Amino acid sequence: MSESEIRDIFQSLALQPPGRRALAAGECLFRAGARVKDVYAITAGRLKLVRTSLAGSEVTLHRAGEGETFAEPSLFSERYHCDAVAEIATEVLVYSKADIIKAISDDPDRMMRLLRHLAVQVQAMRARAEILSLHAATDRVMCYLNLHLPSGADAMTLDLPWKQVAAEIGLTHEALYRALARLERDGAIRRNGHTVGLLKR
Amino acid sequence: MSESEIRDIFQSLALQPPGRRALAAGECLFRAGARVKDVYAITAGRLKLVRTSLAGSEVTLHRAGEGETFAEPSLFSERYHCDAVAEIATEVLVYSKADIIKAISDDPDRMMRLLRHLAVQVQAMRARAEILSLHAATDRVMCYLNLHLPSGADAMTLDLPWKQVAAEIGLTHEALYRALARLERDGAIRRNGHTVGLLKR
DNA sequence: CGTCCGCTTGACTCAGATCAAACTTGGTGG
DNA sequence: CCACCAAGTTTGATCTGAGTCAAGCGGACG
Repeated sequence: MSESEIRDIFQSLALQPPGRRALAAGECLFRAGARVKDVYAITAGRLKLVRTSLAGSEVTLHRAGEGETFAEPSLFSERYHCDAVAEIATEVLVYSKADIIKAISDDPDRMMRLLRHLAVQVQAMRARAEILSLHAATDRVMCYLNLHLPSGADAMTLDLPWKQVAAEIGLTHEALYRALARLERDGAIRRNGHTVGLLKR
Repeated sequence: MSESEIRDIFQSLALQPPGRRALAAGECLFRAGARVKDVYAITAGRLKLVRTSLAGSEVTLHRAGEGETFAEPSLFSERYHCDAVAEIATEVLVYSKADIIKAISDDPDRMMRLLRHLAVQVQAMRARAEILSLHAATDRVMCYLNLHLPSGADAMTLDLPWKQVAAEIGLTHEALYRALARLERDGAIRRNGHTVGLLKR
């Protein structure tokens, strides 16, 4: 499903015109524990869902960019479970949760699309859990690359910096760079900047 | 949402009477890569979704028991992404994917319940990803316990053996037992069999 | 031109994986 | 009722690999 198709789930609803909100880089859209009143569609920029442990360490659980909806799984929650933070300057459309629920109730087609969207997210999180369950750094990297490689292709260009990839697969960036170096030395991958090719499958 | 309520999403549909299938412990319901034709409701026993790496190591991505539906996120997929294996002797009702989709299209109420169900699963997987992203064994255990503790309570009884918990949070069982021992020694938890109490929050 | 940030490599430490072994428990069948 | 077996639980010894701290390189951007 394309991103614009997703956004469409919200945008084309006959609602009160949604509010808008602009966030500076690093600004917080909502905090864990706050009541869920709204859900969002991102028109520009990039948001992330993070959970901050008591000790202060941050885990990014989800990232979404322009054209994507945000916080849909919270539609049925009383309170947000994570903090939402803008990675860069970001603009969102603000939809009232109650309006959205009412609107999709009336439109099976849109509801079905939201259903499919959530199903995909469940599978995406399962894929990530699989990666995170592996113990060796090289295994995590290979698993990540295999899961993100377009089927049939044997090479791809990542759209995020390796440092972010490291965080996503639960490694320090040093460990990731070393794993990449080892894999390349062993002839498992070939790499040039953000472009990687898998050699032996 | 109660388990029986979930099952109800499928069961109370006016469909051709669903098929049945019985599986012995360890038997496979479907394999990754197979075409998705059916989804299931468990009437007895317990199923797990596992992914097996090339090296042979297994990761359990989901477990479901009596009264729960199974493989719903695959409703919109062409092929299964995981293997489904019975942990113990299990019986399932077999619903044709096409029938289910058609049936929920006609019933906004049931569709909404499925929506809510998937939203909960996304959040559950996020919680697991959070745990798996932590580096220290004791942190993972504390995070797991906090997330599974009924709100307000300060103690709980686990319904699965610690060994399974270890797998779920990405530790060997030895590492888990040692982490538990350390936490108990440090006065963070108290434990008696499968019952645990959190002392300091 | 200078600063920031992603990238890369080195040295050291230590927590968790691994292998091994014993004990406890529950259930089965003789 | 007891012998036996399987599985979960617990503890020990060893070793590897990822975290951590540190330092240097290069490109992007103001």
